[in-house]
Amino acid sequence: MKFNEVSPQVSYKDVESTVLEFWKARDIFGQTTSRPAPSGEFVFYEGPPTANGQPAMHHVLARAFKDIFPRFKVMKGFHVTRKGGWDTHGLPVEIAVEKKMGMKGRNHGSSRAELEEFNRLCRESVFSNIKDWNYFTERLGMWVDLENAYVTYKNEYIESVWNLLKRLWDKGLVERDFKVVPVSPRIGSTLSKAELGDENSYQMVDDPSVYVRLPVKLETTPEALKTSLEAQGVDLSKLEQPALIVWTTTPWTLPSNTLAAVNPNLEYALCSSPMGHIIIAKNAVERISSLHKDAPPLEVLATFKGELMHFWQYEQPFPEVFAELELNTEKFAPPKPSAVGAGLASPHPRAHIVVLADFVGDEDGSGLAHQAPVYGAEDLEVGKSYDCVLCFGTNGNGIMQVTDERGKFFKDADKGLIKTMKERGLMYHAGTLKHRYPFHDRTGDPILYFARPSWFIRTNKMAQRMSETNQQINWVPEHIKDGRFGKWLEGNVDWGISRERYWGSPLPFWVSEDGKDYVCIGSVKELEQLMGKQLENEDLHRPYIDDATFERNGKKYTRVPEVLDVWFDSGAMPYAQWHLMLEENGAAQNLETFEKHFPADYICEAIDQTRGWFYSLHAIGTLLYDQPVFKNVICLGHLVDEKGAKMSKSKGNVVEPLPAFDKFGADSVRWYMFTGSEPGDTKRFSERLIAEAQRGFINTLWNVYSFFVLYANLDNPDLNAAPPLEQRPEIDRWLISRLEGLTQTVTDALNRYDARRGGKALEAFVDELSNWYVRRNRRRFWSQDGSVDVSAYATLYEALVTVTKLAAPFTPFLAESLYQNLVVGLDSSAPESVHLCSFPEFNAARYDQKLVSEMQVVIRTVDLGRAARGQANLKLRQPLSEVMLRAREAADNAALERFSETIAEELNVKAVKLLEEGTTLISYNLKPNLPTLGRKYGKNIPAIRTALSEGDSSKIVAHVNKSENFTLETSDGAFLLEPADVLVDAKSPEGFAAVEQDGLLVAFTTELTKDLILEGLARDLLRAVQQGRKDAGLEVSNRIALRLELSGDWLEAAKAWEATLREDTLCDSLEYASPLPTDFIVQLEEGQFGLSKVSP
RNA sequence: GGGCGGUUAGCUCAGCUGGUUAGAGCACCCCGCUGAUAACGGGGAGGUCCGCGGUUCGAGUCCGCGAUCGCCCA
Repeated sequence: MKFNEVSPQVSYKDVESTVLEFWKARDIFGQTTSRPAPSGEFVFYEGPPTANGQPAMHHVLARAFKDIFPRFKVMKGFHVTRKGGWDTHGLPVEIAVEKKMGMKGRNHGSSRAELEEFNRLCRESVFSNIKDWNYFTERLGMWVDLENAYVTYKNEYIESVWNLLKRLWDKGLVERDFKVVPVSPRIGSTLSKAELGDENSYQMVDDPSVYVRLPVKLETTPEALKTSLEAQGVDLSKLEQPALIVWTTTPWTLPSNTLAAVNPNLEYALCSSPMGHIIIAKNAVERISSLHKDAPPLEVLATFKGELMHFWQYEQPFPEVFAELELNTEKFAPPKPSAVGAGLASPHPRAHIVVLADFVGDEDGSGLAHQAPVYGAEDLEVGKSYDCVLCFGTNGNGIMQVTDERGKFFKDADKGLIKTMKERGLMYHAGTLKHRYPFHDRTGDPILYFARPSWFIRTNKMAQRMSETNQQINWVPEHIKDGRFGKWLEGNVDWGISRERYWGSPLPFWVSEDGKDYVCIGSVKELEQLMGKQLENEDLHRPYIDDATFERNGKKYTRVPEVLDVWFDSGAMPYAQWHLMLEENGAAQNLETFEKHFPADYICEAIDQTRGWFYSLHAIGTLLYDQPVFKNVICLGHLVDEKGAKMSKSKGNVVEPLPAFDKFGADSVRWYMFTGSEPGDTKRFSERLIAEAQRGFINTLWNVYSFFVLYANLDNPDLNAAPPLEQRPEIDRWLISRLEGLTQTVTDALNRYDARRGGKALEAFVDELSNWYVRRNRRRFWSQDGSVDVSAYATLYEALVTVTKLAAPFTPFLAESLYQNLVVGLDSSAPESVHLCSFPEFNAARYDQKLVSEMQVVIRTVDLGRAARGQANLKLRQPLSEVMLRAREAADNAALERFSETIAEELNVKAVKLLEEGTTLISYNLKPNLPTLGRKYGKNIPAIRTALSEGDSSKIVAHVNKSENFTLETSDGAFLLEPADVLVDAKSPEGFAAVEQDGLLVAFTTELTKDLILEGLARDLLRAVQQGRKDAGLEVSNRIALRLELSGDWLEAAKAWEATLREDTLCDSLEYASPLPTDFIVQLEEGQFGLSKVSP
């Protein structure tokens, strides 16, 4: 049986395309899912990418990691459903369409026809690059079922999403509430972050900077504050009515003022000022004093913590507003359970009180923050937590609805309002301030932050539980669990799920015509029952779904206009990918399939998904199922360029995936992704690094493989006839032991989702396989006179096949290619693909750990020996008479003794001698063993160190060798030491070429005899002839004729070593003559030779 | 402004619970080895382990402050 020939020069691109064809032709992927799976189901979820962009290098990273663990699990006997998925809704799609069609800035909802057209374009554009994605995914070697991928815009998917929302609704977790969003006032529409995000939208402007007096109601002064003031000698009742000073740059929001916020932990001060008694932050006293330059500085009467002012009431600056808007502050309401104020004082007025907020600072302004909850996100949070009255001083287009400024644009109202306040004596100081403010680039209008009705999922109710279920998740890297993700959960706010957009899952909420009643629809069937007829259009998207109306209790219901946050779409995939439908009456669709695939064992995305997909999965799962949705998650770092800058097309620093696959092979790119750095780290990436990754593992493995095939085809060994392992040479048993250790390491690493450790172990093994085992045993693969060393072939064969299987999840193409040639070609009953094989199992009976560690010492000794020769300029081809060795540990010395023959060959010496104690050559360096000694004698380490290095070493060594405790005299006194407290290292003897490292000493005798010199020359000659063969382009099996024209020592050396020369160079005839006429002539330092081919 | 992570040789990265002289690969120079190798081995040069302070007999490692880069949130 011969193997297919393997060239050491290989095109990985060709190898991979052959493998791809094979996989396709034999449906190997399909076979991995259709065959029995004794280990059960391993659940993987595909986090859906959007297919409207081009696949890029960071997708390679994610997809490589998504692929490796399912492949591993399949080989471990699991069944893995790898359902693909596509994220198809949302703003990125809308923006891409706007850009492409030149529709930027149009109101796509202005008419039914316009919306219909826009959403049609969105739907079309979603898969504009699907072919590129499919091709890219295939080339990368990621196995995923794209034909049956879930698609978030499909009706079944949307229906499942409705069903989930209904279940949340039924649990009372869906509510309509206000949310502050940026609005472009003239067109009155919400702006997305993307529309607001760029720096150009901010401009430097002069805005008012006003300090407003809010006189407090003395009769409502909190008791604790009173007490504190009295202790400082201040009787409030005898003072003129003091005022809180609040600062704002938006006077137009003052009519909507409902609260004044202070920081509970900051110090505040009661001061006398030119405008009566005022309360400001203590740290603001100087700043506020300087506002009135001519007046005397403020005088501090008393100071107190902000928290003492909690619930203090003050007078509304524009009392007429509440009347105009028919708002009532006299109604008292108990704070919500979640409110900051809960438990402190209840009930409390719903407006015009002092509230506590940690975000209030004293670095600028007065240290008290004016709160107009409908005009600021933070203000609204505070307002909500105190169940504060909402006061809309403007409408959604920024037109004032109250005060004398009624009808004015909000920014134009400032002046009049300031004037009014001055007249009312409420203006402490009015100035201006230069600062940045965002403007809408299309209309040029200032942005209005405005509270609009929105839909929320009350995740905050379940925040504690989400943190608990998070503890059950294995995060890679670990710090995400309690770091980025854990902190995010701690700061959880309710999830706003509605978007005033067009292309998205429509919210399944219908509102009655009087606006008082809302209905959540959980399925199409339910909707149709309410309508009493079928939906006219199959498409559940806008605008068609907006046609669906029904009557109930005499009222007409229409759908709310908003669409759903796309993160809910993606977080719904565990359920919606199977079109899971649960109904109140217990009816269910696709429940079994869902349950088989819930929760996920493994998911993987980049770190930006902590707030995205990871969160949406986790939130929905915890709310509905009270458990984590994924058990293991790899959170990948981002790819940046070599300088650490983001990759972007405009910078031209993008490395495209497909050209890289062509140049290096997808396996090389994968290998880099797995082993180049920790998965969670940011990766500085370049083509150069792929090349490096390729050289380190893939090329080396390929070369060993091609070496094996080359000689196996020449020798045709019968691998089945190999002697049992225990009868093979020690080095073979070493390699197999090493292989067992590798199997254990790789398996363990992959079980822990640590691709890098597994890959590095493979890399180290292949390096030793090539540069130790094969190099040491090369001669065993050159059959001499028909005898074939089957042990060597069988051992190397097993190593290659096992490595192939271990590497299969990492480099699926390379592994398949080797497997087909090495295994399937030999054994037709073998599984037809490496990916259908079982992952190698660790076999303890074949693992000789002692042998492995002994060989490690030998390899280290050889490395050190070469270093010693290098330093002494003694080239390796020159034989030396003797090397002397000495290790720190007895076991190591035994290993050196046992493998002395190997060491002699490697270091080209005639003899290896272990330095025994008592020889004149040996003396010692003594060092403290810090890990043991430091714990015992900490402070005295320096004295002990000195005593050891300066004392009588032979005495101490004698104690150590006898394993007895002894007393060491030092300048700090005497200490009792144990043998393990001292490190005994041999010193390099004088006059030898020696190197010592970590207690291992290697020393060469450097004297040369005539015989040694001749042997060195003979090896030079031999080497020159071999190089000549290669340069002449001969095959390794070609036989040659040699003509040597030499003199002096060279001639003598050639004659002395003629037999070896003939044998090793496959030389049939050797003459001492002038080289011509021969095929190929080589010049030496002294003399020359010629060689010619005599047989094929 | 807040949170999380990073910063170690020219480049990409290791350095476990503090411990002996801080490592690897690539790149450069020199030398060596080679019947598979696009390889391989050794040496040289290259390090204020981001900075400052602290804890300790001892800090790349632990603590504090700061710088800087990335990501996320506001």
